[in-house]
Amino acid sequence: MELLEVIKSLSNETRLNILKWLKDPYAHFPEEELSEKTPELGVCVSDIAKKAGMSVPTVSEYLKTMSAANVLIATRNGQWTYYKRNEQLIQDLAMHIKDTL
Amino acid sequence: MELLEVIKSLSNETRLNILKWLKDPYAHFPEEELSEKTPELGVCVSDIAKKAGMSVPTVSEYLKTMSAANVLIATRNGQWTYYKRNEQLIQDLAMHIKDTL
DNA sequence: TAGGTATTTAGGAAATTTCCTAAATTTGTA
DNA sequence: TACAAATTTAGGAAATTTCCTAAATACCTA
Repeated sequence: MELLEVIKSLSNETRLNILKWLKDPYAHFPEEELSEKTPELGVCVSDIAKKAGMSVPTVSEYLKTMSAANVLIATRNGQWTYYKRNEQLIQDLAMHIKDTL
Repeated sequence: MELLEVIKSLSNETRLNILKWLKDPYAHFPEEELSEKTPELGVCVSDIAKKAGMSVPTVSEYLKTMSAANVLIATRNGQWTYYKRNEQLIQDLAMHIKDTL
């Protein structure tokens, strides 16, 4: 885990919010945007952009940054790219801060 | 704990290094800069600046940022300001990432 | 009080980040 | 093939961050 890269990817209010929203998509996105595949795949770029109140390209770049840091996992499915949290990395981060940092 | 403020205070390579160095001053600073009060007070600004290879004002500002976020604890002692880690906040951060983020 | 050391504050140039619009690309479907 | 929808890439203006030097302030000691 590249600690500085991970921290930088979370050092922006919108990106941090995205991570929180994705913890429980059912609580943060409209029903009609979710499906039975949401837990497996996550939420698509345009739905996240709408929730964030920002342009799609901006949010697309944010999500790419977070994926590059391994904080999120991207899955391309047809014309959509879905993003979900990388729970393993988030636990690794917590552990690293607790024991090593 | 202001999560975003804490994360921002750590989102710079030098600031993150300072936090690591202060975890074990005896391993990272020259003996002659340390005393029996080091565990209690921490390390002074100019010694940290020397270790970082940066100007004193820059490091002074970094330390202030980290104190404002409660990541470090400052103690003024005569003409020196000593900085040490806030271990409690660091543990709170780890716990928060693990359970809440 | 005067001078020396440590730190902080002020001001600013350069680099990076933020977040947009326009254009290009990818994929599905008629 | 052609068009539509989702996303990504490109380009850039504005804001923020980085990190410096110079100046001001704080504190100690003679």
